[in-house]
Amino acid sequence: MSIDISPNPGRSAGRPREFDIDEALDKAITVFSEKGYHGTSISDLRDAMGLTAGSLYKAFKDKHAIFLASFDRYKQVRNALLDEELEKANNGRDGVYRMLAFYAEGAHGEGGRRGCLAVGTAVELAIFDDEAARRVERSMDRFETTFEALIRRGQEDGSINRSINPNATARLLLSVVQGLRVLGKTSPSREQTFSVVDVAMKLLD
Amino acid sequence: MSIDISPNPGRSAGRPREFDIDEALDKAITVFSEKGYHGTSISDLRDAMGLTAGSLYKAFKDKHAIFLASFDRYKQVRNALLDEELEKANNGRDGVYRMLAFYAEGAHGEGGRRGCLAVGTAVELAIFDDEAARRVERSMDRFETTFEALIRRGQEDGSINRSINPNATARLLLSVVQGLRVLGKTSPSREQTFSVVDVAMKLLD
DNA sequence: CATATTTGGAAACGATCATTTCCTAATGGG
DNA sequence: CCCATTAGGAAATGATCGTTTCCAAATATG
Repeated sequence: MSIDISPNPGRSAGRPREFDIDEALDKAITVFSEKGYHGTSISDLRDAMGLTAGSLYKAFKDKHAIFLASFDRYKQVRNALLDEELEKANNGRDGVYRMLAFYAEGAHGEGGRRGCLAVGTAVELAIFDDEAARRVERSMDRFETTFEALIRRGQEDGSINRSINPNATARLLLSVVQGLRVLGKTSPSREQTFSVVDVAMKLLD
Repeated sequence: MSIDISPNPGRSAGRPREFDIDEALDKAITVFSEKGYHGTSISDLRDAMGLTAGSLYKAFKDKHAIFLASFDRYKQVRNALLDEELEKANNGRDGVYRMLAFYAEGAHGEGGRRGCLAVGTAVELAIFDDEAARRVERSMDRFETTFEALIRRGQEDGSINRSINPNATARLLLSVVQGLRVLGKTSPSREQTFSVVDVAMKLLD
């Protein structure tokens, strides 16, 4: 008895795709972030991704699928960067600061004007698009949970006041961070953005 | 020498408009808030406002003009309600709380899911639409200035800690309030929303 | 080498978009 | 009382939307 092993693993029959899906999605992320879902046309995506409409529809079911794939890719990349940053944290308080600073860094200047795809999706699609709403909610939950864990860790290692409410404070920090993304659309200075972070840190004293 | 007084003041020649512009704009505000600018079609507006496309284009130059008029109307109504609420404030701290509570009230439940037109405009249009961006910026500035004035007032009347930075703290409260609007799109409970307000108030101690 | 399968890419599809046109209805001014 | 002016409303406009079709090119399999 023998088991078939395909000689070229992961590659199915037929002409191979000539572009990298993740690279293409990274371009789509920029367009969707800047113009939103309804503001982005297939022509926009075709131009930005350097593909023909035909190729797009070979790789994805429809525009909505391209969007969801872009969202997932965006979260995957951003979460990986955040995790990397949080590994450097010495204690709970330092972790909270690093997380706030990570978001503040993306919320000002060019990146701030481009916008956050999660915030954009929440605002534009969450009401009527259940699949988008579920993704937004999971993203927000993740942030809230991470903030709360860092606060608890800080309360244990002595870097954060033990009398504050971890969940309520985490939720406030989550609000701050989403708010910075809204304010970032009219591009405030780096200084202004980080002054908010500094004030927020006082909640941990 | 005599001065001509038109017998029917404010009414020019021609068939009179059969609908009230502000009432129509209030319907448009709901549609634009829920579906965004690009997600809203003239058909959507026609249906919601109870008008024909022809009448819409008699009253407004184009879709963009309808949107800007809706935005202006939205801000006018909301600002009037906020001013009314702030007149009840006993002191600076009470004023800050009333302002946070005013926004929190609109950010949860049905209104939260519908969304804030200013936040929606910031996220969807601020990059490429200068007229929209100017309006958003003015709206944010107004909120920040109001927060800052209330903080200074509280520092004078003794209800707010004199050592906090009024401008930086005002900007943080502005972030919180915009963030609540983003989180409100996935409709958190009234309790959750107000717990954020309570934590934010600790910054004034 | 032949066949099945998939992609690339241009062209075409019907639907819907924002906007205009055209006609009738209703008003104020001369 | 007529004329200029504006609104109401249905129908038509060209443009663009998202999507599909069709054919040639490129691969894996037998």
